[in-house]
Amino acid sequence: MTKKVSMSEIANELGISKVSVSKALSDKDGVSEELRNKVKITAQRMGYRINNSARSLKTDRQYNIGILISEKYVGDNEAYYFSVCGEIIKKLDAYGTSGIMEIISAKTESDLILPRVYNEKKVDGIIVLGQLSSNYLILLEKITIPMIYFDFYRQDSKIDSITADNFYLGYQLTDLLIDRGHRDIAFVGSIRATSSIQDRYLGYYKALIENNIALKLDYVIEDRDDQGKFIELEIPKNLPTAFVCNCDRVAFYLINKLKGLGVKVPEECSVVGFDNSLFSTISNPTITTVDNNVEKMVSTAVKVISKKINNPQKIYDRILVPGTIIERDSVKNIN
Amino acid sequence: MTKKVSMSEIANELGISKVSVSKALSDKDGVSEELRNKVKITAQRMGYRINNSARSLKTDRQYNIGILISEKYVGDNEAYYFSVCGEIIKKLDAYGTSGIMEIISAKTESDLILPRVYNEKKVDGIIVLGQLSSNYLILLEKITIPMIYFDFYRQDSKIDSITADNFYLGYQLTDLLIDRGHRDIAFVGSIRATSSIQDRYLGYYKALIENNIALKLDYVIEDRDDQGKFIELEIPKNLPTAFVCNCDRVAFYLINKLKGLGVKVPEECSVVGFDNSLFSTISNPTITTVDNNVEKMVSTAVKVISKKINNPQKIYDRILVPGTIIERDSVKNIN
DNA sequence: CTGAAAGCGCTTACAG
DNA sequence: CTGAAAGCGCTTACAG
Repeated sequence: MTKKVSMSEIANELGISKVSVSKALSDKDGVSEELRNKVKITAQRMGYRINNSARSLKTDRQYNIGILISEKYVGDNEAYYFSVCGEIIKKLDAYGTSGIMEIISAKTESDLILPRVYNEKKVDGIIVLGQLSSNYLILLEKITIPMIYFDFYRQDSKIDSITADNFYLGYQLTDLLIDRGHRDIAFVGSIRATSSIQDRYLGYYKALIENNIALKLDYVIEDRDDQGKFIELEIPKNLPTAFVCNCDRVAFYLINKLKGLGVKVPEECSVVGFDNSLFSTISNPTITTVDNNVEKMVSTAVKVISKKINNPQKIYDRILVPGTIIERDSVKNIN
Repeated sequence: MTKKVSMSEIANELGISKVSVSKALSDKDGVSEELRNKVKITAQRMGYRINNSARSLKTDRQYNIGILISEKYVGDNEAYYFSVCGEIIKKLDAYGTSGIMEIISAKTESDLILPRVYNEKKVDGIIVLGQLSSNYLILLEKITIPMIYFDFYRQDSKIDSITADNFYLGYQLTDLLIDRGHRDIAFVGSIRATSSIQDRYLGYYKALIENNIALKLDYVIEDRDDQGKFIELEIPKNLPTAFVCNCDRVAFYLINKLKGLGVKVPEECSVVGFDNSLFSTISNPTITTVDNNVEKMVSTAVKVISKKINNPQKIYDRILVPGTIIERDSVKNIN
């Protein structure tokens, strides 16, 4: 156990060449099944572990994927990207691949420093988890290894992306409120902050247009500042009968704020959110929201990135994963 | 940009040997400062990226740390380990090291399968984030690379660990309640689930003993099942005047449960938690809790693991990081 | 200060 | 089916 064991040692032990050992262990053709088994058993017994570096040096494949994520999403007290990250890593395992997480700090982002996983050739491809600044993305797009965006996309960019079908979901969710008799509907979310918020907003707007409801600009409420930090919500003078929030967390805050103002939810005011996160279930009332189908998004992302590694030319464009509306207790039918 | 560039290409470009290039780029002795600068500038211009695999093969160092975490902590909707993970990765960066996250699934854990990062020699050391089953830990402890436990420890184990000073913090927090006049104090938490809960409980018990308060077994309330899933809390028939909860999340659930039963917090019943997590601030009332000083815990962990990589013999034992009590609005003085 | 040579542990193309 | 040889891109000990 303590002395090192490489393919050579196994070869010596069995009186064969290390070429045969290599073929046997990696399930390649060129060895009899009998020898293959013998090699595998011996490797096991001797406590052999393959040396990924040696393999990589030869094959020019690292068997690692980089997962890039802004520090603001990590310090956000939100578990959403954590579960995404976990799912990605679990799915990668089926491809014999590990996930190297790299945190992009505000400084790295503004100083335009490429990630270590790229600079040191540690990964075969990169998944960018959550939106980064345009400038940084433009830098990243010069990278020479496969890369995909997860949960956002960038206009003017040829990088493939996987997102929820935010536009259509925003439309459906707003339509649900209109169905329930609401016509004074506000949208909560900073529409320039991320592509998701913007698209959810535009879906909301589409539903208004289709139902001949005028867009009111004071019904579009900012929820975060330039750094992505949540800010105090400005409730419109004339209270809408319903709010479409861009995420459950803000829906949760809004409900508590309304309660504080003496407004009963959903009796006097309905609220819907997005993401089907913890916030939608710990809220009182529980929140009608959208399940983004993270599992499907992740499995798509992992499939795409591994295909791109094998065939970097292939283009997948913007992949939209459909979600599902989950109805809970925060919407009142006022028909 | 498109054709590959290794140290040889840089050497050719400058008419020097690749040995000098290597020394220059890795800041080793043996080249003049003038040549070093010239090499660095040329490398930059040619878009050189070091090949970590080649370096690793030679130095037997991967410049990667494995971060092991159970899938149950990832799917838990809790951001605590996410922020820990993020902190670890940020701190590792200062050591020129990346973090490879590996999710230990329930199946991997019960089938006793060693992590890929170990089996494929991808890492120089391992940080285990959060408690795993004893059987799995016993397996892991046979590993031949440095390893530390974060946020828990195992009895009978020689693996170094970094934890909050849970015992003492449990004692202090309970003592605070006693100071405020409480004597009927319950503890909420499954005391066999993790070493943290157990130690917090024992600290609670110590405070009772020192103040001549009898331990009541129906005042020790389970909060999770064998899989770590939260269960319905059983409130004692005779309502205590205060509850010490093993974490903010359970404190949050408890407060909502008490409210549902018509019990006012803190007027009729005080509640304290642990972790200073999101739950302690979104609760109404906000929760008096303990800040575990994650930043200090992480910087200690990263320091220890890198020292162990350079000197595997060195023993650090159980390192306890002191925390701080944060007083908010969930405790009433009933003196 | 500079560089030629050896070698880390694999995989692959080729020959037998 | 089996194996000898070459080589991936670095670093290190050594010689000049």
